[in-house]
Amino acid sequence: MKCEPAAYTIDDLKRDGTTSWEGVRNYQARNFMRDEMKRGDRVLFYASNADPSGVTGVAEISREAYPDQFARKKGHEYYDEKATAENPIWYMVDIGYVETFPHIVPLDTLKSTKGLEEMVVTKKGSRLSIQPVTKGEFDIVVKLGRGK
DNA sequence: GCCAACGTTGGC
DNA sequence: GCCAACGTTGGC
Repeated sequence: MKCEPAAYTIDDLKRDGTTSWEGVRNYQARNFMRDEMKRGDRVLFYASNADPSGVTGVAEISREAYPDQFARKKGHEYYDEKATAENPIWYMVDIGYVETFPHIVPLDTLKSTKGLEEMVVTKKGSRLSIQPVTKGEFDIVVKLGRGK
């Protein structure tokens, strides 16, 4: 799951314990949240638009998808007039803190690490804010993050 | 700050 | 349903 450090960081998550992940307004990303994310699933927390960008830690799904109520708050930045109680359109999950890596795993490292060639985030133009990660990829990144 | 990539919108 | 215009993302 990607987030710009100006908005939220792994340190914020550590402080908060859990947080809701509202504001996803992309259908593909929404589908991943709504259809694929199960309670207890591990998540790589990725800092985008950072210096450098990369994976900063691990979170987990603490609550499965439920309607994003911010889509129905008029005037809110996440407001969507098409969202209704019957058809919320947008969904959110809650995530909980798991661990902070001692060092960020920069995108550069991901791109040059064996076994991550197919990882979505290393591919050109992959802007999705929520991307699937395989078990193998996850384990490799965690190993890198913990410093082997 | 630039700009490539790509998603969305809306005219037709 | 096509596709040009436009908006956003995010690496650099």
